[in-house]
Amino acid sequence: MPELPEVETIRRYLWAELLGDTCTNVVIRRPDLRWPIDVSAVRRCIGRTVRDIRRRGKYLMVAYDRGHLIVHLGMSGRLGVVRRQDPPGPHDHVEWWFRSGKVLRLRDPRRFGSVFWTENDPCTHPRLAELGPEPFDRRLTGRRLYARSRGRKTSVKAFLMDARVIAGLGNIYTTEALFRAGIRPDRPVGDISQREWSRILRAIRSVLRAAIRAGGTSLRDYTRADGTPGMFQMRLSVYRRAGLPCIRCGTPVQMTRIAGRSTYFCPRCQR
DNA sequence: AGTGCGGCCTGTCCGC
DNA sequence: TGCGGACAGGCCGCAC
Repeated sequence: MPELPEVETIRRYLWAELLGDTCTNVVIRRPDLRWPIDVSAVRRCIGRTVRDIRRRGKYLMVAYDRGHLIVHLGMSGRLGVVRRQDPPGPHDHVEWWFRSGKVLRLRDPRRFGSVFWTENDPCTHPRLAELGPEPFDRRLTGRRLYARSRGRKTSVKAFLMDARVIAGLGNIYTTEALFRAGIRPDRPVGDISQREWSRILRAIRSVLRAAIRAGGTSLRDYTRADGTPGMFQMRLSVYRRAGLPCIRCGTPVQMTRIAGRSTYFCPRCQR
């Protein structure tokens, strides 16, 4: 579900809510997520104080005095701050209780999410170590993407959704960025010029910035951590708009399938 | 090595 | 109203 803007929205909310608070208990109702939760490791949060909340790609990292909690929300995961007396639902798998009385609750119907604990640098965790640069990393340039894609045959959409190339992009924002850039999602990456890569990178950054400002995209599962929906779904240009007129030229938006994912584009604006 | 696909899960929606 | 099938913000591991 959540891509970078949704995770970033949750990160900012949790930062405001939990910084300086001390974990008093961890309740794990179902450890069988995408990767089985190491219960005794994750319980080491207890007695420690939240010092920072960071994000890497789609991973959230809660930095305690010593040690980091790493959370990935998969497709359907949600993190919310609730009160202890709010009864848990059938998909509320993990809770972190805090001295303030607040409870951080992980809900994930499909259980594609994951929870880890590490006392090392969280970015060296095996699940994070191979991640590519953050989209806003200054070292990431059109020239780098151009160089990285030489000799490759895959589509530009599949390439951008590969987290080893850029971290944090999923189906919605890759689709939207390629519309903004005017590039067909099925273009082979090897054929894309350096100038076009610069355009694609600018489009990625502008769509992510706008989505973060809007608090993310709420289509079905996702809401912000306080339960309010994001607003970016109102500004989607092509995503899930098959058959509807392109907002720029009126041509019907087309739907296709790339790398197993629904992909939308305007056959006239995107070349 | 790069690429595509199946699978992991549950919920929802659509057509019959 | 019930039922089967397709689909859903992700990502891993396996074949070719």
